[in-house]
Amino acid sequence: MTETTADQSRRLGAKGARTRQRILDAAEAVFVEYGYHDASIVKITETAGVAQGTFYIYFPGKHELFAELVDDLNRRVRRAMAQASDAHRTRLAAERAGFAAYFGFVGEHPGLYRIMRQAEFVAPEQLRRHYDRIVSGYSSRLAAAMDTGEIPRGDPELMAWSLMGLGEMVGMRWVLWQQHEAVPDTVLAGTGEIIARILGVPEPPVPD
Amino acid sequence: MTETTADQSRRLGAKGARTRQRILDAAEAVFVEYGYHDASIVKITETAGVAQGTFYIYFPGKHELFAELVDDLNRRVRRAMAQASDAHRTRLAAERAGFAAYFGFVGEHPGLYRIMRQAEFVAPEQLRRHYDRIVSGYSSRLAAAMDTGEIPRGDPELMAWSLMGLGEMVGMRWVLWQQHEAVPDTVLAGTGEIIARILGVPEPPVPD
Amino acid sequence: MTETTADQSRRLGAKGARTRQRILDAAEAVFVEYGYHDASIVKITETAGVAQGTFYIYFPGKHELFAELVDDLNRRVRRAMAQASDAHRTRLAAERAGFAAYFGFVGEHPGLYRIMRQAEFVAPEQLRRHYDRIVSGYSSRLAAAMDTGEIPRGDPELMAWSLMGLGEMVGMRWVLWQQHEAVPDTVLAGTGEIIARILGVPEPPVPD
Amino acid sequence: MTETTADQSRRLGAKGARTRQRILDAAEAVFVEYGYHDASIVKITETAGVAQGTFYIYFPGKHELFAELVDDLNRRVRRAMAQASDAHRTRLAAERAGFAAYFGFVGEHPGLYRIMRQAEFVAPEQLRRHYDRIVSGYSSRLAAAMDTGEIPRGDPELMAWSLMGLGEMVGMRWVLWQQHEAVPDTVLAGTGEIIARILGVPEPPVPD
DNA sequence: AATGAATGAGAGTTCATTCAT
DNA sequence: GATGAATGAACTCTCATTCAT
Repeated sequence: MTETTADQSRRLGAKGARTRQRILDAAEAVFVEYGYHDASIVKITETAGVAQGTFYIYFPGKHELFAELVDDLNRRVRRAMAQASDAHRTRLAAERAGFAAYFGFVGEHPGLYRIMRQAEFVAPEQLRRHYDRIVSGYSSRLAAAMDTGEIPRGDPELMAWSLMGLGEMVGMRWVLWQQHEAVPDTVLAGTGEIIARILGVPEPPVPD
Repeated sequence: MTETTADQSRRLGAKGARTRQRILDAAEAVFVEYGYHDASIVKITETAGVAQGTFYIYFPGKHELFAELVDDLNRRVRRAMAQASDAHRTRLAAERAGFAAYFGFVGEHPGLYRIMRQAEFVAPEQLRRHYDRIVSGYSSRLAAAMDTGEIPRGDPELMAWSLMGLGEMVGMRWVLWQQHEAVPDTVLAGTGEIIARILGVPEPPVPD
Repeated sequence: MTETTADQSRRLGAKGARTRQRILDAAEAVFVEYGYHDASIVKITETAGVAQGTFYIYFPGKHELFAELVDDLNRRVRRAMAQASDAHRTRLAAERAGFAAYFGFVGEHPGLYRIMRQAEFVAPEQLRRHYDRIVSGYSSRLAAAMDTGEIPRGDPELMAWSLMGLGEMVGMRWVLWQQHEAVPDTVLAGTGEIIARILGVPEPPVPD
Repeated sequence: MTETTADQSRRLGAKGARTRQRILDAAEAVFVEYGYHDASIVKITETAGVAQGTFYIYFPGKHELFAELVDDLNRRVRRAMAQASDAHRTRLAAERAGFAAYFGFVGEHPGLYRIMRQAEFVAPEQLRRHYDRIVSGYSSRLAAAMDTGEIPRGDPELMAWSLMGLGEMVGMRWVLWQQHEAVPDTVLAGTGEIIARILGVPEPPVPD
């Protein structure tokens, strides 16, 4: 399931691929629970059920493993959002559905935040890419919607960053801190209203 | 530069107070440059120009020092925002001024972000307090403005979190990543527009 | 030389077991020479010829190592005494032989004392167990001899503690302080006489 | 009350003498509670209510302070025993009274043991002197009693060490470990019986 | 393909001692 | 006579990484 961008020069047999995946899964769990620095290789390999040495067969080091995980999570979150918003006709409805999917994903993988917030010092490049990718998705969709006149003119990039800030904060506040599985419905509704305002279509929320 | 009001059980003489401050300033710089974990006591004390042992005269440990710094930064950023927004009559103008002050502060102390983002794992309680305090400020001001009818009804808390998300993302994107001293004027103007939308007063921006 | 029966949760391969033993032997020597506190892990690992980190593969910490050593020494001294006294028919003869063996052991391992005397503050529980075990051996043998009428009635536990005190002091005085390999024969004879008195069989000493 | 053998070159005024004594008293308490190594100068000076620097006005260092305390305790215990045994006519009665006084002293100052047992590595010379002095007291009294025929011949020195071993073990077992204030009466009686046996006058115990 | 053993640099922290005031 | 501040060497322990098998 987890694909790797980094060159995986070494082609793996079936058993090797399985081992690698076990380590990757273990790493996600351990990073989420302990944070990058307190997540030791011992903890990861123990969780994965392999010997310490085995780790270095599949990964050049702790840092590269982390970077791979960040990219991984980014891919998964974007896929979840894209799938959710695809089915909708209006921009507003699509973005709202994307947000809902995002909050759902966050509820299922609260580690997303916890890993991303670490990345500032550990893998800044990956972090930046993470934000850039999400924003550029928003941004181009918004620009297109402006071109068709569906939403009024504005700075699509700035709006995109705003939307992402909104998503992060609401997710942190109502999912991560509240240990909820997803953002409560009332909050979700309120979020939809604010999204509408940001997009410049502040009609009373109407379902798709 | 860093002022500390936090309880300093041990009363210090003039010399001691100066040394403590030197350590605090050094610590901020080192945490900002290296992040919590790679900011060693050696680096901090060397930067401060004192011996390692001296550190432990003034702080119980690395973690407590960090927590104090987080609270400290929070206090400073809120003070800067409050001063800037005090002078304005409309809510919108005040919030815009607050944001401008915030971005200015971030430009002067880009370390603010870098330290806060660490706090998730290092001092989660302080981090939460940091956000809570800022949000509760926004929130009560917005509620008051709704009561007077200055801005339309809405969920003030959710709006507050959105505003903070906006601020964080824009600050990160245009100050931290661009190494700018402040958010460019065009972005500032665009931000003002989005703030207006969120507050529900999307008139074309007019200066105070 | 040092054998360990204590629970070694981690099962070791042959190489690991050898390394562990090397550390244990080195530790005994270093504790004996420097005492618990001045016996640093550096000194121990250097003596053992391994890296510092290796120590922590085999022992959770300095203190646990020390505790294991104390139990170890206790086991060895009791074994030596038991073997020596087994062959004798009368209680008096057996105890005398046990003492002789004890003094012999002390002569071969003068560190015994030096380690035990530390234990008061470092591992009080182990120390107490050490004394309790030795005393309970004495005690039950004396009680049995009273039952058969071989020695007159008396408080066997109190007699046991007295015997142990006698042994410790004589060992300290004539072996440890004199750097002798064993208690001189004249002292040994005198000790035998006092043991006889304590047991209540003050006949002139006769070999078995 | 505490006299010092070490040269006190610096003659002290009344205030200085009082401060010195305060430190000495604090040190005893702290050494007893924490043991030599964990008894830090900070703890001692804090207990004494003086600044750290003050300590070094009165003592050259931690080690010398400890050595002085050892000699001090030795003097006090011998004085207590001497006073108690002075009034008695027979050797046996006197020694029994001495033991009782010893156990009483130990009950009042359980730190005696705890400090002495440390001394093996910290101040071995003082420790040896401690034992030598006590033993030589016993020894000469026993020799005198042999000369007058009050007790049968035997090796007085060896008997003296035996007696001391008895005292240490019984004191450790029934006072220190039991947290009693003194050895229980039954044990005291039993001890008297064993003393009688060691002295070679094993008549049924008769009060003085 | 995998393992267990070993490494050693570096971490945070303590504390006896010194010294200027 | 006393203090508070400062020192720095030494300590125990952790952990990413390497390597022989």
